[in-house]
Amino acid sequence: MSSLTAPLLKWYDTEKISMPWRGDPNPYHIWISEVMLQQTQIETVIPYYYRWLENLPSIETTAKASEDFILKLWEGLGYYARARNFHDACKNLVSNGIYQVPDTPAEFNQLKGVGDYIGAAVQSIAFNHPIPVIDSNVKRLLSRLLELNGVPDQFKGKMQSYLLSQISNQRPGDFNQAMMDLARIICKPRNPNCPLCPVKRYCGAYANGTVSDYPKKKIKRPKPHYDIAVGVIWNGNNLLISKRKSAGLLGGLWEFPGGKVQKNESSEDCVIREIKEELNITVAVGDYISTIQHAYTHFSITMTGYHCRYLDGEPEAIGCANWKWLNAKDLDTLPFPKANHKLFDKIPGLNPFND
DNA sequence: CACCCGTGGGT
DNA sequence: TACCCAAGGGT
Repeated sequence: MSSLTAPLLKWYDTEKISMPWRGDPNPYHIWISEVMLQQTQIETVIPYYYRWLENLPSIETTAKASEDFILKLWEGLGYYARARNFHDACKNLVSNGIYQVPDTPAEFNQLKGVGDYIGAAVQSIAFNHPIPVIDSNVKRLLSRLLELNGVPDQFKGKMQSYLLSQISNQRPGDFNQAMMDLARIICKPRNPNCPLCPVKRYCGAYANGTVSDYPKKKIKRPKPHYDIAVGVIWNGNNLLISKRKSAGLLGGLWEFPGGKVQKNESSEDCVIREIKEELNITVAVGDYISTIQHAYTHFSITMTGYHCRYLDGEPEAIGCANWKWLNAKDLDTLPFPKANHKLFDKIPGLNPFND
């Protein structure tokens, strides 16, 4: 059986895209780049990648950093469990006296946040182990090449055995990156550029003129919408913010307290109720600030913010992991969700109640 | 194993 | 506009 490996690598050698982590032999650099690149476009990652390495250049520095510092560097990238898991993995290594990225899949793959993809990517690119990656790019390319008549996830074994038969033992990291580059640049989701494809003579869908039929798509459920109300709680020039529990949505980030508006409830009443439930304090609702729209992966929200005056009670972390009084001019020192950032420029640095 | 988990860019 | 998609992993 003829192999696509040689034409693929030849194409890669002339057409590959420059990236900050490409050609960098430091396994830690490869690792953090792959974590950031999960479900995230290359151009988005690049500034985060540079800033991360300036602040946390090693496993040891990451292990010693605070969660707030880790999440502040990640703020805006999304999928924050990636950062918490990477932090956990580095702490795990250092606690065992390990200061280098493990160079065997058996050791590396058991770390938090290291799944099939990152395991294969880091071990092949950084340590030359011939382990094929299967990411969404490769799934799309192989769906077309092998004419996989079903959602790609049900053909994991078939894709794996095909890639094992093709992967270069001399250049496994380049092979993996070439597959991903080719899929991203030529074998695109829409309007694939088949005439320029170096492996089109191996492609079943190209031969049959059915490239646009692949990959087969999953049925997606509609996203619900929620109304949210939050309070910007003033006490002098300090604001009361709460830290979200580490499990679940936006885990570990700070936010303005609030929650879902219930049926037949006003936004103002919602703010008072939610703040009482979450922190066991009493506030008075003042001026309306702004209303913003935001879309998450599985739902969307309309969020309305109100200035609130702190009235009574010592805050307790009931519905949150922590709370803090923070000077209003220091909001940019802690990690907040994007939806909160959309309110930031509407919030004055000084108490609007003139207290 | 289906579902959860962010955000920005493209069409 | 309202989708789709992006170097996935945990549960």
